[in-house]
Amino acid sequence: MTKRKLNSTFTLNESFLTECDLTYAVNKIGGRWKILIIDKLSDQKLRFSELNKIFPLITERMLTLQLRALECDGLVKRTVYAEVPPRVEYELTPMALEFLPIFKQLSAWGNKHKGLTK
Amino acid sequence: MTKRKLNSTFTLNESFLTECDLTYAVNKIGGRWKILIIDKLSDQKLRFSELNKIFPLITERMLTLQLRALECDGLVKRTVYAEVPPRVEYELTPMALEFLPIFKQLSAWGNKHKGLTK
DNA sequence: CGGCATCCAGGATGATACTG
DNA sequence: CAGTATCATCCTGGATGCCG
Repeated sequence: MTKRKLNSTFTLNESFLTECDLTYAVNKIGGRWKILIIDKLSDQKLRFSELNKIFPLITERMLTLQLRALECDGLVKRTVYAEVPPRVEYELTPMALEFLPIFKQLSAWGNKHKGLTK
Repeated sequence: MTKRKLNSTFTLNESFLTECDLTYAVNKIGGRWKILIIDKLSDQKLRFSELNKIFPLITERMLTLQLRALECDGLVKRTVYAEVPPRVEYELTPMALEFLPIFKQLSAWGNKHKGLTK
């Protein structure tokens, strides 16, 4: 986690920030595409190219990065098949599945209040 | 919303992304400090300087920006009192209050899985 | 097919100084 | 007190090209 100098004499660890479970959780899904990816994986395994096809606007690089981040955060499981041509499948982990109900509520909340702001 | 050129011949509006209620919701609270601010405002009104004192690491500028964003998104209500010295109080809107339960679940989820990843 | 490496633009964030 | 203005910096994400 980043630190920040105070008065040039000492640094204050920002752990009190990361200790916030919410910040922690939101950061995990804060990427621009992560939520979309999780949503698509919620009921099926998908290959890299399939995801890329579903989201034509995401670049391969970003898809890679976001998938890696999700994998690193334990939300997505990556399975590589030693075949030719290579095949890689992505699926949600139990941790991510637990998140889906919250996901739904968030979605409902977003839907309810969408467009109410100027 | 940003657009992106496709084949240099036309642009595809990314509305299909913003149509995702989840993305919409997460973007609202995606700021670095927004969640902390909402959390602190969940049970009390607070003045600008009080918030600034609670989060010593946030700069006045960022606090202003995040509060403005929250206000713009209809999550925070800003009340200015015509006094000397000036006084401004911030409080959550009903929309934000509706969000608190989800907030709690997210927090619990984050807490449960915190530290499980490498 | 499923990436990674490199370069780069723009937005987010920070430091600092000033004001109604 | 509660900001605003300005400049500097960092980081995210995009474009493009190469590789096992």
